[in-house]
Parts: sequence; structure tokens; C-alpha cells
Amino acid sequence: MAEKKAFYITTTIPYVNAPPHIGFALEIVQADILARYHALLGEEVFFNFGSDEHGVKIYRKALEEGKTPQAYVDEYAAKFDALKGTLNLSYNAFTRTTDPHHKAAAQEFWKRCHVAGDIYKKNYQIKYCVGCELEKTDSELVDGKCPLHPNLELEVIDEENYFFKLSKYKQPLLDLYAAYPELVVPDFRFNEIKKFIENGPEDFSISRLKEKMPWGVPVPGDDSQVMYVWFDALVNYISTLGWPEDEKNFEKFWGTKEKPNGLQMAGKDQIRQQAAMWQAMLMSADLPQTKQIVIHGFITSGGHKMSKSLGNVINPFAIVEEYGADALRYFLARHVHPFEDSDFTMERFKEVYNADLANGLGNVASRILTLAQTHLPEPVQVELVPYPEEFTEALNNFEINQASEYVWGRIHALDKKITTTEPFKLVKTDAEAGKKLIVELVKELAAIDLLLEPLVPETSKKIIDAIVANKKPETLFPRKE
RNA sequence: CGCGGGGUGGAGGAGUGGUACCUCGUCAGGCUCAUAACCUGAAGAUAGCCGGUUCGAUUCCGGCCCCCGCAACCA
Repeated sequence: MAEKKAFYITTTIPYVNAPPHIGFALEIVQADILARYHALLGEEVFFNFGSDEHGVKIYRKALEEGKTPQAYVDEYAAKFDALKGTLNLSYNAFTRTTDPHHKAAAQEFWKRCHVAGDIYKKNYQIKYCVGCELEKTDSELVDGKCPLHPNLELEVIDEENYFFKLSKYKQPLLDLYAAYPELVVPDFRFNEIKKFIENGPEDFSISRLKEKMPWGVPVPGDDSQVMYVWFDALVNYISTLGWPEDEKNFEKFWGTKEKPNGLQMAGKDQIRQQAAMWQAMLMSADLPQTKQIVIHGFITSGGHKMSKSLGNVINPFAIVEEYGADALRYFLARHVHPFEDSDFTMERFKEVYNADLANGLGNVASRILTLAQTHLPEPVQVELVPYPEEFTEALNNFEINQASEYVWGRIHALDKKITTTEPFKLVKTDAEAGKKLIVELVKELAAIDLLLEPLVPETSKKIIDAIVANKKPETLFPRKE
């Protein structure tokens, strides 16, 4: 028997200094839909999620709240892992960067980059605004001062840090981009990173002085430094597979140099880290590249980026509480563009919920199963039908909205079929023909249900259970006024 | 000339080198199996503006105007 095809997918791992918001939900739901889809195709799926738990911001926040950093990240990691239940996710690994195995993997990764000659120490100057208690880059400054505290002089702090030779990888990265024209999806994001690299990337700092900021993975061979959070966090994509010890699992899912197999989902603010830094790091450590990086857009609310100060932050937990996980999953799948920014308002959400879920899917299931329960003596034998090309093609291109649109097109067609063929009349005049027609309708509902499974797994299960029991289900999506 | 995204009927959104699609809303019919639901039809868009390529542009190219990200929280 041929071995199952291995499918690896990972999201970026969220930084745990704030509760999960709708943006995380988007990325993880997209990933979950793809993971479930590939599992249904019969592939062996490894789906990674996790939490990024080191760094100065977390360190300070923990101290502010009077907690140890570990207690602080434990609390937040649990909140993110709770998304699994809330959104009905199928990930099989939750990688915490404070996990001992992950830390050891990050250190091994560091050593390999070091052996490759890509890590060096140099003096690093940072400008520090005491008013903000933050480092400031030149691009943030206005007239050489912090725009928020123009009356304060910036402090210049000299620190010796380790650097990664990203500059060395300019040509190798450009070669990589040329060799793998589908490395980054969509194209316009790929162009963005190509241009960035063509302009000559600079080496970046990958460590911090421990004395100043102890909350990080210790740098191998130097007690005075800890890794900069980015370096350690990126390694999670492979530490989750048991790298470096479990070579077999690693190769199976992350692939080989000849045939990379890792699929990464990331937001548009992550292009540099994922498509440049991480790829260069993999080259340096002599490991296979990522096969593909899918960059999604942001969710805006009322036309603006969500922010606490604007008060337009959408809380995914509250939505699930009121409408259920599938309702949110559906919205994110169908009404959020897979690559571009999309707007999310509660008004819009409710409108879509009523139109597509209550009046659409929920109602049509109700219509058909009522007919079946009333007129058919026994459950319809449903058969598995292969996924139609229109659906698979969309999902293979990560166009989850198109795939969903296709499914809802079938739902509308089914409503139409009931109205035009009038089975409810036919059973009265010709019982046999009427029953035959109802069986047909149930079969089409079952076929649609199969397509619904990756998108709205809970609803899909309710419908198939109802078909098997030949019983009208409880109201799937009650109308909301 | 810092980088990138966008401007599609009243509203919100897809899509595309060749009759412009969907949802909501409006108007008029139909149906009764269904979650005051569903089906049909109608009104409503000179596709931001101006040029170019083309037999043909909403779609490709150039210019202009406007909106939104690119500091923090943060995908």
C-alpha cells in the first residue's frame, strides 16, 4: 500500500501579550479549512499552531502585572490554546516557545548558523526614548526626536549584540525566488519581498543583553546574551516536528531540499520575517526551504485598522458565544478575501448570518429533511462523491472564498429545485415519483454536506447525522433579529 | 519621485480582454415542503477622472484625483 501523502501546515504563532482577536481567528480558520480539506483528501496532516512567548514586551508586561514571566505566558498561552475549542480547530500541535524542547531546538539552530559563519558580534546602537520606555528607530523619529515626547532628548545606548548575516543571502534569496515562482502567494506580495531583497537587506540583530532583558533563550556559549525573540520563534515551525532529533518526522512533513513540503500561513506584516529572514536562516542551517507561504490581508472594522484606541476591536469569543463557531468560520471563509484586506462589522456579520446560514443552508436542510422524514420510510443511502474540480481548484489556490461561493451556489440551486419540481405536491398525486424526487434531493444535500465539512464541520456533522437518522434536525441557525 | 493596497448599481462585496455577478435594501408577482422562509420578475452602474494598446478594456499600460495601511496593541 502506498504511503499517505504528507501535508504540513502552520500558522504564524501569535505573540502572547494581548488576548486573541479576530485577526488570529482569520489565519487559524483559514489554516484549519485547508488542513481539514487535505485530511479529507486522505492525506496525513500535521497542523501546527502555538504561542510566541519571549521578548522584552512580554517581560515588561509581566512585571507590570506583578507576575513572573512564566506565569504570565502560561496564562496567555492557555487563552490562545482555548481557540481550539472555541473555533473548532483541528491542529495537532501547539508549540510554545518556552517549551524545553523548543528552546533546545532554537539553540541547535543557532549553533548551525554559527558554524556556517553567519553569526557575528558587533556593537549595536539604539536610540531610546525614556518617555515611551522604548527603542526608537530613525524612521520613527521626527526631527531627531520621539514624536510623542519631543521635549525629551533620546538616550543612545550602546550594546554588543549578535547579528545574522542576512546581507550574505541577498543573491541566494533572489535565486530561491526565481527557482520557486510560487513560494509566496499572492504575486503582489511576492513582488514586495523581491524588491526588498533587491534593495539589499541589512544584517539584523538576533540577541539581547541578558542583564537588561533576561526573558529569552540563552545564546549557546555566551551567558551574557539571550536570543532576540524572532530568531527563536521562527524555529517553532520545525521544532514542532521534533527537529533536530526526529529526522524522519521532520523530513516527512517539512520535506527535503529537493522537495520542500512546508506550507506557512502568515499576515501581510510578516512577509519579511517569513519570506526573507526565515528562508535565509534555513539556508544557513542547511535545511530545506519552506514550500509555500500564503500571505493574507488584515481585517479592518468600519474601514479602519482595529485598535484599542479606536474601540473597533472585534472579539471572536463574543461572536462565537452568540452565533456559534461555524457562523464565524463561514464569514471568515466566504466574506473575507483570502489575500486582501476585508472589512468586518457586526451589522454585516448579522446580515450574512441571516441570509446565508439561517435562510440559506439552515432552511434548505430543514425543507428537505422534513420532506424526507414525512414521506420516506427509511433513511436514504448516501454515497461519497468526489470533490468537484471547481471546489478543489479554488482550495488548491487558497481561494477559500471562491470555494465557499461555489458551495453556496449549490445551496441556492437546491432551493430552486425544490420550488420548481414541487415534491410536496408530487407526493400527493404520484407517491412513488414524489419519493424518488425526495431521495434525489436528500442525495444532493448529502453531496453539499461533504463540501461543507472543511468549512463548517459542526454543521456538516449535524446534517449528515440527520440524513442518516432520516429526521429533521434541530434548527441549525436560528434567525437573528 | 519611500513602500504597498484600493476606488464596481442606494449599502457591502466578488469576478473578468468580448451579454457586468452576489448579498442586503426597494417594487411587483408566485409558492406553502421550510427557520415571517423559499422561487420568479422589475427598477437601479456612462465600472474615480483622462489618455494609450486592441476588432473589442471594468479587466492590460501611462498620467492624474481621492481613500487606507506602513509608531504602539497587532494578523
